[in-house]
Amino acid sequence: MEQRHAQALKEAGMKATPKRLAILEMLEGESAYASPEELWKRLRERFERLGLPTVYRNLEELAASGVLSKVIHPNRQLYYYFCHNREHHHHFVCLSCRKVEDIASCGIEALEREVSLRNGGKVLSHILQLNGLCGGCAKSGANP
Amino acid sequence: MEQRHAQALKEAGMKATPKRLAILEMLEGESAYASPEELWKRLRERFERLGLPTVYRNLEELAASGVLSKVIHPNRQLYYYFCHNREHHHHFVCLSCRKVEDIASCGIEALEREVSLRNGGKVLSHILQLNGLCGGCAKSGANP
DNA sequence: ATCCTAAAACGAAATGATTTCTATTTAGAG
DNA sequence: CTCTAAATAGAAATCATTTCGTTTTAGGAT
Repeated sequence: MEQRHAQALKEAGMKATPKRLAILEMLEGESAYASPEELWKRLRERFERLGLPTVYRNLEELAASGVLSKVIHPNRQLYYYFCHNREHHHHFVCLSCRKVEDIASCGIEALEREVSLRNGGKVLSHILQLNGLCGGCAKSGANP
Repeated sequence: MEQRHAQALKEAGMKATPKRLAILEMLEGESAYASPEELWKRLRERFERLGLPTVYRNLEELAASGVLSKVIHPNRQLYYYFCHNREHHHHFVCLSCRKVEDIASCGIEALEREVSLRNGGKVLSHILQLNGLCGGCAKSGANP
């Protein structure tokens, strides 16, 4: 798996540094999104020296290159998630336990084309995310 | 129109203060989203004393009560927009000139039901926003 | 294997949008 | 007109995120 991540980094034009690999490895094992600071705290157990800015920078670069995906959280802080699904799709994120579930892409591409055509504009990106409580959290009466 | 806004505020359980009315009035005349600070600067021309925190607080409350809508911007700052369309719908926002165009709601409600049913989870809110360049900006070669 | 260079990481410090806090003012119900 | 809860002022704090100058490192070239 080290190998696979190194490969993914290479394809993204990024050096396969131990810290990047560790970030990917850590996030890959999660079904929940994580904040830069949380990851930093956990990663420091494995690295003598690891700066928080490094974690921020790497997460951002990894998201920009599509290896990670970003969660748009109501509290406006940054969260990242390792997405196994390589197809284009969207997410349902639990605001309580942070679990992320994939959602098959709805007809948003058609919508983009329509908007582009209507006035000659250009759609550069879109956000489609469902926020809520996952089955477990809803059942246990957890709060967002 | 003062009257209409006062009415809307009353329905939202909020006092119709001059500053709130001025915020609504100012945003209603725009087809673009605005930041709290921009609004503050413009509103100060009409009010001797007006704190920036007041603008932040009011915008947030107005968005929470559905009178205004919020723009999710890639730079993660807060922007607000007066939405004339009372039906549920979504937005296409221009990252250059900040114009906002309405998008007829796609089948997202059905998607929500599906997600809720699938695992017993509960969808509390969703984000669907298209980002890009409007016709004018795309034509003039403007950048996001 | 060693060198070399651009990329990556360090870590302290800065940033700046947003929020908090306490005192003062005000809208609007009674 | 009074009264009270809600709204505002204004200064100060917050704190997640970014910047900066320096040091280290990955990985292609030699």
